[in-house]
Amino acid sequence: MLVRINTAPRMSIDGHLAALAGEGMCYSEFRYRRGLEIFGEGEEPEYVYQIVSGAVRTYKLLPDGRRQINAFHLAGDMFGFENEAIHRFTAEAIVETHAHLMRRSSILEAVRNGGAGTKDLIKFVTQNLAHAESHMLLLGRKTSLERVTAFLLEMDERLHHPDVMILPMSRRDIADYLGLTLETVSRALSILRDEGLLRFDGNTQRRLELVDRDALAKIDA
Amino acid sequence: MLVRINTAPRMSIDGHLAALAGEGMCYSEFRYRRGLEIFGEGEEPEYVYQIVSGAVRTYKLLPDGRRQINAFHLAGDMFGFENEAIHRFTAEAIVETHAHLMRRSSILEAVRNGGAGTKDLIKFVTQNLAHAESHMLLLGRKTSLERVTAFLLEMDERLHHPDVMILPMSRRDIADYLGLTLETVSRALSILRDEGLLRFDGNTQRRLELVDRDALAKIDA
DNA sequence: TCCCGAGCTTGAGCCGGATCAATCCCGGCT
DNA sequence: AGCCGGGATTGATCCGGCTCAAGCTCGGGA
Repeated sequence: MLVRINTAPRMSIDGHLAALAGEGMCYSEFRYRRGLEIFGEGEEPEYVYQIVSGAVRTYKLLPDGRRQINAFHLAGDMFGFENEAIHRFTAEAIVETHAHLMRRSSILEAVRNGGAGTKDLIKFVTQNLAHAESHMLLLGRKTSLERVTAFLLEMDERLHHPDVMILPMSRRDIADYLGLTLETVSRALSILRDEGLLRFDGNTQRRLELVDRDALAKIDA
Repeated sequence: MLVRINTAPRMSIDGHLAALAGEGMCYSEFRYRRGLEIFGEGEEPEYVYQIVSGAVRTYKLLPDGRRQINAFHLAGDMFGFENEAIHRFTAEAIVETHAHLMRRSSILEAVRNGGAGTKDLIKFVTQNLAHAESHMLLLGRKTSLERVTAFLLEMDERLHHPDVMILPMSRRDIADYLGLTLETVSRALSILRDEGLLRFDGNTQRRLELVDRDALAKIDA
């Protein structure tokens, strides 16, 4: 399952994990192959993760298989922190992913000792909450076109407005994030393309270029 | 706007606010009339609130008026904490509500000083996040009947399984919480009543009795 | 006591997104 | 170069929840 590519603990030099537990804390680096489960809903949390490269989806399932993806995590993002003794969702690598791992117990202890990283931890959880709240607005009240547009703008922002956006996730992943079906996502993208707001870039359908960000922002109510 | 009913600072004896900032912290008690806005989305956060009695809805609006209620807050619940310098949503009293207020700056300072309440603050934000995550699953993937059932079971639990549940919120509020219309909520309740899983209690439509909680739990996928 | 208005229920018809079903496209393999 | 398979697009039809509309219920006030 896990592919350990660096067993020797290393010092954290920058990034959130370092901020959380302070310098001098150590972590390991792991690699997860495309599609691999990183942890499962209900499992006992052992680590907190920061992505070095790759992409991760976190999701919940209903008993009959319906899936809701909470969030996508990209390079630099942290995920997997749990306050209670249980993972509230499953995490999977969307593509080959490298991540730094730090023991959850270290984080909790740092908080207990009034460590400097406490503020960062609160900030981290609060940002997740803010994201979840705006996603509830999307899921409860936006149309399919608004949802897909919002998704594109979110990814555009998180990828720092690249000329060509390379999406690591499939149409099905996008659909399960937006509370739609993959066909509806595909249709919405086609509409935006036909309206000239975006271009499918060349060969593959996961590379696309936002041509008119202002117009997209207007669609996203 | 605010109706101050107790200007003299009082000591906190129990509850979350006390835990947050430690004993010796003071707070005021305010009363909000039915329908009154407690704070608005985008405003600068000044207080953190704990409900003594009553009920509060927190929500976001789209420009055209579509509304998504994030959460209902009942007696004993805390709400309104912000890490950043802005309120992410609006809060309104659903019915006449009494609340304890504590200055946000006190909380932040307590965290800065490594106060004992820090752990409670993290727990508070994390619980909100957990609620938001399961609500995303509801909004993204559940049917109308499942949503209404989940709502009833949530309220039943939070009101400690009363014989007769008295809902403070309207059908429209429930609908805006569940991402439905008020008609659909009403129809779902009628179905559950016709199936014998709940009873409308006598005179008013906001009093209801859950007759078969197990059957309801089965419906909520 | 009666009336009024807000909230709720119920009905009829419609529509946006789901479902079912072909292709199509591209990457990877031989 | 040709083949194969998974992902994406597009089309046709369906249906769950929305919209529009009428009528009911209950609480409050004159």
